[in-house]
This record gives sequence, C-alpha cells and structure tokens, in this order.
Amino acid sequence: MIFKRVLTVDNSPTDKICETMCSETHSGAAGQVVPLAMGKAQKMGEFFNVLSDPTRLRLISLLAEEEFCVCDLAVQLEMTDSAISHQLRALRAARLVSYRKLGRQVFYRLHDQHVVDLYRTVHEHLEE
Amino acid sequence: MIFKRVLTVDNSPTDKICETMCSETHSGAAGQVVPLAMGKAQKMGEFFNVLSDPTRLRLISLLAEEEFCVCDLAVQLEMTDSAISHQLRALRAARLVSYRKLGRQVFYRLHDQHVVDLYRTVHEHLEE
DNA sequence: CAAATACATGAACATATCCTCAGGTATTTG
DNA sequence: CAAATACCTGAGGATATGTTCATGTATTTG
Repeated sequence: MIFKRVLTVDNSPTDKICETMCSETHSGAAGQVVPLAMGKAQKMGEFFNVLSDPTRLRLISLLAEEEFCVCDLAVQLEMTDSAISHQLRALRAARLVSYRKLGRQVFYRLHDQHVVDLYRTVHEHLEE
Repeated sequence: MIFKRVLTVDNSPTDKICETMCSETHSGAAGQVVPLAMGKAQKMGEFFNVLSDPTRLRLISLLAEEEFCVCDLAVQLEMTDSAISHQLRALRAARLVSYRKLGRQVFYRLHDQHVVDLYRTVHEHLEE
C-alpha cells in the first residue's frame, strides 16, 4: 500500500486509479520497480533512432566489411551523394562512424566493433 | 574495373562517378561487397524504430522486471491510459510483448528474453 | 440493469524525419 | 588561375510519428 500511495500523488495524470497494484498482486514483496529515467530513455531512444533508418542500416552493412568513400557508397546504394552525405552526418553525430580525408575523398569506417555486433545480432534475430 | 562497370550502369543516380573504387584501392582483391537488401533494411529499420521511442523504452524497462497492467504502467510513467495503450499496441505489433486478460485488466509482459538482452546491452553501452 | 472501471481505438494536430535541390568549400588537374 | 571533382550544408516539401481528445467495448459492481 505504501508503494501505491507514493505513486498516486495529486498530480497524477489520471483520476481513475487502478485498484490493485500488480506488484502487490503477484510478487507480494511489492518490490520497488522504477522506470528508466526520462533523460536516459531519451538518449537511448536517440541511439536506436539512428539505427531505425533503412539507408543508414545499408551504409552500416557496407562499412561493416570495409572502408568506403562517399561517392562509392552513393553508387552502391544507388542514391545521390547528397542523401548519403546527410545520413553519414547522422552516423557521425552518433559517433557510429569515423573518417579520414585523402585528397578530396573522405573514407568512412565504423567507429568500433560494438555497432557491428549489435547489427549482426539483430540481423540474425530477424532471419527467423 | 569489372566491378566498377557493373555499378555505374546507365540509371545511376549521379552523373559524376568517383574515379577510384575503394575496394580496388585498398583490398586489391576487389571483394564483392553487397549492401543489405532494401526489403531487409526496411524490416530491420522498423524493428529498431520500435525501440527508438522514450516511452516505449520506459515501458520495456518496467516489463523487464515484472508483469504490469495498463493502468499501473500509466501511473508509473505519469501518462494517460490512452497514450500507454497506443504504445503497447506498437509493442504488440512488433511482437515485443504479450498479454493475458484477467477480469477487466490486461497484464503485459515481455514476449521473450531476447529484447531484455538487447535493452541491457545498449543500456550498459550508453553508461560510459 | 445501470454505473463505474479498465482498456482500446480513430481523428486531429504538432513535431520530426528523409530526400531533393540549389549552392558552397576544398582539393586536384589542365 | 580556371574547370572539374568530391563532399558538405541549408531550405523546402512530402511523409511519418506521438500525444490528446472523444468515444466505444467488455467486465465488474451496486
């Protein structure tokens, strides 16, 4: 009951409050379950959001194999340089890729192995 | 060079074609690197997209601990029943959660451990 | 049975996203 | 130096997304 009272403070968004609290109903211990903080949920959402675009995922699939310059990436995905550049910008902002300049070309590569692992894990998961 | 000719077919989106192909420049073998297919990229993007929303992530963080009914989830996230219900619908569509009805309440839980693993992995990754 | 409760749903609005287009910078080449 | 190349960037428009609001359905309670 203590738990419930804490949660149903005056500024609750709903006037109708569920009578029973699940945590009491099932795990009598009324374990203190706290949701992910807003700020962290925001950050985490932004991370997943970068991976939610097909074009960015296709770029990652290529960069998982080797380094590529912008133009080659554009040719392989059959998209304009501009579109690719915009997406690479998003990947840079998320620190998922790094790059090195060589003459007037810019070669992109994945920033670390962690992204590849995540990509492969989900890729396999969806192959079922 | 063969590789390049294959890629620069007439309907290429760009008229200016990068002279050098990265794969030739660096891994002389000109390894056959093919991007993730459009359809698969789309599916994968949709999956990550479900995880790109703060509210859905907070729901997952709670359901990772135990079962909850809609009303309790709404109270804990300090949001309306309606908003929560809409998001649970998205999680259902993505088969990330399942539920059981008990009287007029509906108890939601995570569909499998896989989501929890993914959630925890990324959560730890962002804690740096 | 009528009222209340728990949840679901469709429409609508504000915001975010991705591509195109036009133009800009930096490097190379003739 | 001028032209070409490789890439970047801002604005604009079509589309997608998340919440609110009003309403609907199913179950329980008086």
